[in-house]
Amino acid sequence: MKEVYQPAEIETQTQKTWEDQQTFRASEQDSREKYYCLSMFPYPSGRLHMGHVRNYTIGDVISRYQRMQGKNVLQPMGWDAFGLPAENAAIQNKVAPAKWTEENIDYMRNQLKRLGYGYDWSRELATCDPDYYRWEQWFFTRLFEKGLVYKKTAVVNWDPVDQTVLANEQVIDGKGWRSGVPVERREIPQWFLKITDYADQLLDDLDQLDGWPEQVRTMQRNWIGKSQGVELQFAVEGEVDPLIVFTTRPDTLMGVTYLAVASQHPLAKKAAVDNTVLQSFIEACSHTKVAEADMATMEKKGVDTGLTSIHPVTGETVPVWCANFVLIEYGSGAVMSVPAHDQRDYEFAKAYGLPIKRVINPKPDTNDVDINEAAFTEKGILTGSGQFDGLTSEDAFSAIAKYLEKQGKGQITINYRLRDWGVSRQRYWGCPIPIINCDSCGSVPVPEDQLPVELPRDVVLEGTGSPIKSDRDFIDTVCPKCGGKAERETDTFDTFFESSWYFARYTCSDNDKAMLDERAEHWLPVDQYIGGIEHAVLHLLYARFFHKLMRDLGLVKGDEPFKHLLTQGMVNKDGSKMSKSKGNTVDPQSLIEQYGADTVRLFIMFAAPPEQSLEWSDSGVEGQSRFLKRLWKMVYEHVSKDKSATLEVDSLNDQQKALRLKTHETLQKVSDDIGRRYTFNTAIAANMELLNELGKFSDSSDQGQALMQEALELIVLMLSPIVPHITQSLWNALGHQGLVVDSAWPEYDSAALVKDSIEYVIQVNGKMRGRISVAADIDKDAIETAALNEPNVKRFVDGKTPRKVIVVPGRLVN
RNA sequence: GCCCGGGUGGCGAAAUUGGUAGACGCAAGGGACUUAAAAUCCCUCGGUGGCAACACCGUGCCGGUUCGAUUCCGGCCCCGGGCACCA
Repeated sequence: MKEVYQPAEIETQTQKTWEDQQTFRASEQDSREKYYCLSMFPYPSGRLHMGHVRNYTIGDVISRYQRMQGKNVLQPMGWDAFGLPAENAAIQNKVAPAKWTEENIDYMRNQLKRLGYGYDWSRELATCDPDYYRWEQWFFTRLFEKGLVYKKTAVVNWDPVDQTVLANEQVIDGKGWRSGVPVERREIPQWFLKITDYADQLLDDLDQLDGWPEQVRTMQRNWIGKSQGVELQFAVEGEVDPLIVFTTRPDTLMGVTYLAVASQHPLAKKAAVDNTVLQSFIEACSHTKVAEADMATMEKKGVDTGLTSIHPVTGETVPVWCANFVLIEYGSGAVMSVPAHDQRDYEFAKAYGLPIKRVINPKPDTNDVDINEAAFTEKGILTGSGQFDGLTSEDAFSAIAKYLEKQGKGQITINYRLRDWGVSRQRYWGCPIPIINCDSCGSVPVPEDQLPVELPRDVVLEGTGSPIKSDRDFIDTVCPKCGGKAERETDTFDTFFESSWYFARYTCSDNDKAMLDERAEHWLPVDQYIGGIEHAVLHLLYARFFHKLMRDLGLVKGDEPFKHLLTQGMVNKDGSKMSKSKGNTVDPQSLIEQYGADTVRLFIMFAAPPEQSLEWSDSGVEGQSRFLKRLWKMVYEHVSKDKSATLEVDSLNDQQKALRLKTHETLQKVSDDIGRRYTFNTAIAANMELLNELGKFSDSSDQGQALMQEALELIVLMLSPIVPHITQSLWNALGHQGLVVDSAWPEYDSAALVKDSIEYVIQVNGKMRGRISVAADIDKDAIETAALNEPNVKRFVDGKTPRKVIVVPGRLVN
């Protein structure tokens, strides 16, 4: 007897059917139009959290909807398996990262299966598998040969006690999280990818991405930060090399009253040799965290280096300061300061008694802008700038640039905020960088036939750095070029390296002869990519970059990897992002066990539209479970009546017509909500409304029952992408054989949507005063007359003649 | 600090192109059924006033555009995401 809805039972059964029939296995031989739907793969942290459930339910709903639209859908899943948490767990629990990771993957795979996601598991991949990372090692060696890779020193957080490099996350209030001692900035040699070579393409191709949220495109545009400015030279007294600075405001050049260099700038270091004040300032600067947010929010401090530079136009001397807010990583590590026209320079000048020289006025012949309290940062007319006086900022830009160019002291340049991508990590649990260091040949890429460079798996982590850095078996090797003794690189790749190309590898994850094959061309680009908004810049920019690199190596076609992007909002609890480190995660497992996968899926889709952040609350799940029980009951009550009349739409009475109108209005709305708007919450709400109507509909006539059958079938089809198990069961109960996933998405009957009368809202001065029902084919004047005759409207119009009457067809009269 | 979002009942939200603010659900209160409870079903549910019809107020705050603003514009406040080594 199927009186009671028992989710655990029907879900297991349905999932078994899918598995037996290989329902979600995607084939390249299929003649239907391909649709590649991808959700961002998880880091195997242990258990799924609500953010995963949200992400993967959205992806699964879209996949199933597209399948019902007749597409050949590929929806794969895998594991972003390298990363820091495995090392932390290893230290804490004395378990090797590989073992910990694999156990987590096994557990989480089962959770995903229990949630009923329609993945093609035959394509599953884990980035810590040598079969996966060997290809990125190979890819890196190709980039090396193309000259897109180089080595330079870069700053890291160094823990002097644990003798290890710390991630920004591991530095808390400037101290190492385990040792508790202040971190030091340390410069070490690292590998970089020339992403700046692709800056223009990455910027320009954003215009192609009309399937992306404008928000994300704006963020990427700002991140790349292309600006036109002037690069100019300030000669330094007693130095051969001039200081090079970049400015987007050359019009303010005559207002420069000092220069500022970063604390790690060679000039600062040199000046510090016989300057103890500067020495201790540089030493103090070396204890700040590397993160830009910390740099930008700390108190602006500086020390005079004692050096003087020469202004390239006036020839006046300008002092050179060392300041903590100048980033060595960005540009040349030196800036020119114009206190009168830049707020940060202004505050710094006020604090250290440096001169403030006004060179821009808002309008000609005025001097009235107040710079006693703040800098004047807008553009205007030059003053106090000698030969350039009277020019607008725009004209002065080119005039000054031209002047500098003539003198050989500067030129117009394009500058990017984007910096090259440092891919070296001094960590164990990552993909080994395939380089061999030879004393005579330098850095030599590992030849293809020696790949992969496998990461040793059975290691013990103590929290004092990567074990492979002292593993002679790993390190000692021979130089592929000269055959002499050489050492392997012991750094590993940034884990963003793995996640920058996995979307392509899913298409041919079984290929052990090549990184990608012709199947990539079949499936790419990804039609719909879904993931957290927190990835709006880094991951999504790196993946776009990799796609272009792969394209230029002939591995893929097309410029962009992701056609449509849906950035889901965060799942928050107690006001902030659910994360392990904050200890505010909600484990979906107990909810699945209590209510079943369908209820969990339904709730997470109902709670908020996908792009909005979602504040988690445990109550509310109950309501979704109630809805599914009511649906179950209504279907079984209906089929128990055992009437099977054919629907005759021309013979319906008014009440029956009204129900059919509601049914097809719902179908129209839900198709739009799921297919175009991606507002799954309102799609569910519309089905709830329809079910409420059905509950009130007690018409046991043949036609009444036929309408009931039609409505229930449509509800089952409409909800099937969201709650695929219960709808499979109810689809069969309603008399259909086979799988509901293979049904076509239904189309509404426009004849059912025709209304005889329309309700108009009547406003007086914008306030709602009444409503009238008029025949659908009535003209504007008649509506106006009817509106003015409505009793409450009459009262408010109060005998006066309306100044203006506005009729919005089908809606209202004002 | 900089870049990008968001702010609507007790709570999650809806209002799709400037046109009825609060659909749908949760919680709460009341009732039916029951020996009782659970489950289920029915009713009420933004605030103030009113027996009621209804009126006034109300979408973070201040101002503007408009016949009409949750929606558009200007200024502010608060919250969230990102800031290059968390993923």
